[in-house]
Amino acid sequence: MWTETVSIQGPYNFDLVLERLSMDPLQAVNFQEKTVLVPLMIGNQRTVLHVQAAGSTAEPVFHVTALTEGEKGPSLDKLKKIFHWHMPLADISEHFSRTDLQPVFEEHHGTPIVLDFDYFSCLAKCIIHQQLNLSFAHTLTERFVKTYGTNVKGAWYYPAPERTAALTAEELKALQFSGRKAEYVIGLSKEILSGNLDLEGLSHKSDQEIMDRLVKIRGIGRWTAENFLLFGLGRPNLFPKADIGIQNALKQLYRLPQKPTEEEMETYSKAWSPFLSYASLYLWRSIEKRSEKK
DNA sequence: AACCAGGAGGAAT
DNA sequence: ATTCCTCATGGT
Repeated sequence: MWTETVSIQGPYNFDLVLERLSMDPLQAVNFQEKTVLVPLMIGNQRTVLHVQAAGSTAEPVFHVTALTEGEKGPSLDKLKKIFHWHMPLADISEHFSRTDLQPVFEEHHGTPIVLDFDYFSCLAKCIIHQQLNLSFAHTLTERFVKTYGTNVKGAWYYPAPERTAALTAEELKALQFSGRKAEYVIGLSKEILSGNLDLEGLSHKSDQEIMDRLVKIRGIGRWTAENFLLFGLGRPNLFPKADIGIQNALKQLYRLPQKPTEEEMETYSKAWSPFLSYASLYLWRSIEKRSEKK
């Protein structure tokens, strides 16, 4: 067990991170204490970290405490990647300050990309969320994880591929998965378990190579592969054109009579490269209803 | 009460 | 190579 204090370059608004995480019922968020539990797999060791924000958006400080055994160095490295503590948002805001997205970046000042905690979990969640409204999507992943996953010190781990590969489609359909979604998740698990798909190995390759590989898996299309690159790996330049949320956000931003065509999206997005992932993130935020407006 | 959801695969053209 | 249909179910 260990503890560590991490100071990073601002701006970075952890309240907004917690607000977003709390939309997922599986996240252990405490607004009063400004904390969240982060379940990590370090080697073969389940390591749960307690992360508490101190300081301010301008000068962020975090207190990190391990609630389980687990090596400090590798745990902190992974945590920094997940919360993008290494990525100065000031530079990103500067890049967007002369674009159409400037007002959106101003409104959501200090919003970082936050990764999913695990590669397989990211893909499984994404498959389950395909074509569902977010509230029902969260209900489904909640059932899935609380039924087949593991709780350690209050933090939920998604079931490992070993566990889900052994499930039958009927078992998942009982949780109200569609038959296909059940097959997709089980099939993906089997690919990983067999060694045919190595997500850790893939993680070092180029966006294009990863895309090409993932799209071959049944149940993973372009949108899901892009989501993995963005929220699994934290790649900076993804713009999921097939995403309904992005389309609706652009429609609202430019007051279009209907959702933009792929060509229009291509045109708008040119000025935002090579940080399209941030453009996507802030566009998503721009159409989310906040619990309270200030 | 239709219609749409942070899609994808498979069949029919 | 493109459309078109289906999938489960909750929200609006």
